[in-house]
Amino acid sequence: MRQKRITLKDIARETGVHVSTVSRALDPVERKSITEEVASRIQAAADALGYRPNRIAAGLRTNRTMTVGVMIPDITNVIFPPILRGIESVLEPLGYASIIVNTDSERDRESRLVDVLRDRGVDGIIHAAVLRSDPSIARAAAEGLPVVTLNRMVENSQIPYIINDEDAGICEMLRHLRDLGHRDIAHLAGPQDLSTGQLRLAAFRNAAATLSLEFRPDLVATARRFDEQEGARGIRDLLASGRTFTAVLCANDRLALGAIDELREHGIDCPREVSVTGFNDMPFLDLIRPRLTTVRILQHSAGQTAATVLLQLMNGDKAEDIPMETILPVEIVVRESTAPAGSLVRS
Amino acid sequence: MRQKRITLKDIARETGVHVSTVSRALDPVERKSITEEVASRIQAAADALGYRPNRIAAGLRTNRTMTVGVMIPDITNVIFPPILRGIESVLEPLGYASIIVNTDSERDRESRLVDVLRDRGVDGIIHAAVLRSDPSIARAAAEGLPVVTLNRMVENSQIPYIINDEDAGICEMLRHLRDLGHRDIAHLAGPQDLSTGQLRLAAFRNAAATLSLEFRPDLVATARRFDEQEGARGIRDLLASGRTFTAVLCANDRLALGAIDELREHGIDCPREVSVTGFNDMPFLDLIRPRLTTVRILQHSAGQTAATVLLQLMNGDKAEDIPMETILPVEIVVRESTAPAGSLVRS
DNA sequence: GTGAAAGCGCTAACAC
DNA sequence: GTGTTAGCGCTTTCAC
Repeated sequence: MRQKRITLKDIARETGVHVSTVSRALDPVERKSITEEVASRIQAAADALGYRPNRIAAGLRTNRTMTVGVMIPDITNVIFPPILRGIESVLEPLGYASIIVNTDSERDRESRLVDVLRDRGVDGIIHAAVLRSDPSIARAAAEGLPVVTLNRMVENSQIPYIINDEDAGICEMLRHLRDLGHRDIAHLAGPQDLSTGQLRLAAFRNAAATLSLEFRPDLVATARRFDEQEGARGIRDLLASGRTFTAVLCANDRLALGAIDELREHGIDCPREVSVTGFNDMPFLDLIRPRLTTVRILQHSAGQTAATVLLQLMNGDKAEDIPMETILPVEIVVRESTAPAGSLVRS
Repeated sequence: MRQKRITLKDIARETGVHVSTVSRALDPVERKSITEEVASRIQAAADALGYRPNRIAAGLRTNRTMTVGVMIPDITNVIFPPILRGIESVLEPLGYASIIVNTDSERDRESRLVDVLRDRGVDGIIHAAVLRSDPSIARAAAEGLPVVTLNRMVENSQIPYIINDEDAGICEMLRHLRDLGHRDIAHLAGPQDLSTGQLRLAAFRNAAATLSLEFRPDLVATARRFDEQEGARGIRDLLASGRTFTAVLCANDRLALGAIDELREHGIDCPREVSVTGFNDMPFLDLIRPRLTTVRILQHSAGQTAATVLLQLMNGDKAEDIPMETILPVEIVVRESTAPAGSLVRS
């Protein structure tokens, strides 16, 4: 019952011309090389028969599938869907579809998935993973496959990357806390095998120097995952250490949320006693009390930008026209989880 | 610089056999028809050269692309990512990749996207949209393309569908409210052009009958979108009508969240004065106070089930082996937003 | 058990 | 301006 598709051959038979003529008539650029009358007759027949081009066949011939691969750690992480919509918003109108794969931040899975995408002949890959280094994607790029990375860069490679200005985000946030009078500021760092975790810790250290604040390694707790449980654990560790602090700058929102919860468990009020800040500005944040002060990143734009650069690569634009580095601005969003420094936690 | 791929021909040249022999040696089922020695020599050469099959070419020949299409309304809606992971969890190990498209619940976009998927030769489509009817997907199915729908059924079609037992969810929730002593129970209904909105309203009406509660049309407010703003507006309308109620059963979590917020604006405490319930049990719900009592649906399982049924269809299983209807169980999750009925709101 | 040959649907040289 | 031809990389029928 699987109905057979209408092919160029069917239209050729119907209109009495050769397949190649049909092919040309239906190709917007080649169409001008065909008598208008014939072209429109062909077009009419195609419409009447309900012709749909077989992109598989075209792809085999042209080596362009009009498909791109998008690699992300995990689609259930709320920061990625907006990025995907951003990518789609530029690629889809141009006729591209995307194959999205989840790496779960596992190295071997990641390189397997690169192969999966290449086997399917994707015209390019947008790689929004968070692993710090990744040979397979670099190899693909070196072999000539258009690749751009999002959120991180691959060292020693010619792969264009789009990142958020995390340094600025962390620095502005630290400045915000300093301006509120905080001096003993803890940092709840993310996993150090993820680029975001590592970058933000480095940014925190640099920002402290910039702002003439003392960097206190003993006030840094490192999470093993970017989730609420680890945020809570970080606070517990900090509290258990007996150190004193009036603010906690967290490497992402979920750590911050866990931190606030754990502080509450210990009878410590945020923001009255301890200020807490996040990073990412994930959805639904304004429904959670206290509303979190955080760093907003431009997820949708990041996706759009990545797609735009990938297009340039796929179009074979001149190397000098392709931006190797794009740093997107971030902004801090001050809500309710930060307040002027009050009495120190514990004595 | 785009490196040329290794093809069967290269391996054939390398090993001194014919391409068709190489093809057979590399095909797990055909391999047995080849002398083991030759087969392993070919395998070795393939590995050495780093051969990767070109699925585009194979697809053109076999009419199977090992790619499925997945249509959802909007990936940024948190209920969909888990469904996608569920789908992926069964399809990916079998070598399938998926092309995900967002319909934005627009009819014309939806039918265009069906074509986009078919042009790419997907082997099947999982359609998790929420529009009530949709001719294009029905047509595709009628023409023999394997299709299954998630969350809704297409009337008068032979398309297998997977739905959640929403009737039971609404009924259990209403029972929960009744058991807490509530009698004047409002319903914040979802958009009536979406199947979930319509189904849940019908379920509410039926459940009222089942539980011997009066169904009060004047206590039903209908949202235009499934979001917090509309939840708030629904409550405003209900309050403005001067009607009295002690509980609000909402058609989804976001409406419920907006409702609770708006009640608070009016100085009405949830759950002390009015109980509010949601539907979906979306992520992060346990971070929002009061923690919402809601209906949990099995998103991951729904995806897995849809993928499994699609596989049966794609494998050409006998019709009687393919479940036309799968109703997944739901469970109510009682948290903090419901409490015994107290004094009525307003007098 | 292996080779030869055809062909999936399309595009792109080249011919006329 | 249109037809002819070849071929993308693979699978599969048919020989031997």
